[in-house]
Amino acid sequence: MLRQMTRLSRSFFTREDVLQISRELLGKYLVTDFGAGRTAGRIVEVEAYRAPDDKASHAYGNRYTERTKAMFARGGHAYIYLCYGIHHLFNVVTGEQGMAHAVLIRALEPVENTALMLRRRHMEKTEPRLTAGPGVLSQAMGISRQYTGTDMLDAQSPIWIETREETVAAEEIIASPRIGVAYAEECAAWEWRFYLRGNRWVSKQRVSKQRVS
DNA sequence: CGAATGATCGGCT
DNA sequence: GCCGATCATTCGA
Repeated sequence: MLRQMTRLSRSFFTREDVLQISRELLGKYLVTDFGAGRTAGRIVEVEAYRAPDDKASHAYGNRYTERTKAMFARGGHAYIYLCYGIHHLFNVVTGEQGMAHAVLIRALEPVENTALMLRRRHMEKTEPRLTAGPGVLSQAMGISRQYTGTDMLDAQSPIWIETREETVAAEEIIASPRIGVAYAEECAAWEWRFYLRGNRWVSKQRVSKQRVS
């Protein structure tokens, strides 16, 4: 059966509740087309970042810099930044203009043109490390920092998000603390990471970097 | 398997 | 100068 593919509307992204939007992004499709072919993946893991109160957010306290300014745009823009000098991390900006909420996309299930994704990752075989993790999924999708600030509701945008009429039941969604934010004091415990129960494309927890106290 | 490390750049939270 | 919303690789058990 053919499913309808529709870009999510502006009003999906400009809503106030970034936690609700984060949950609803599970089961939606991230799509890119830079002219050399479409690639698409089903979103299976996300994290919410809610400035100004969230100490784990780059825009904590409404910190406004060249890097973070994309987060202050209207919902539906992309915030992409360089992490550890190597990885490009992709976020969906949410809320009205001036509200620096964002959703980090942490893992995808590859669904369209895995051949091109494999080439971008210099891999041969389709396995979770192709797209399970925020850095690797950007590489697989061809997303880099140069596209930060892109309006994904613009018809010309090479990056956008689609719905394919899929419904994800609430019981299929697991909430847990976010990854790699131990420095964020009380915010580190907030269960703002959401992922699909039992999905093999969810990123693996890394142990070595965990801080104890 | 787990733990340790290097890569490499922007922001100073 | 230090550290981070990460990941691939290496080393040891």
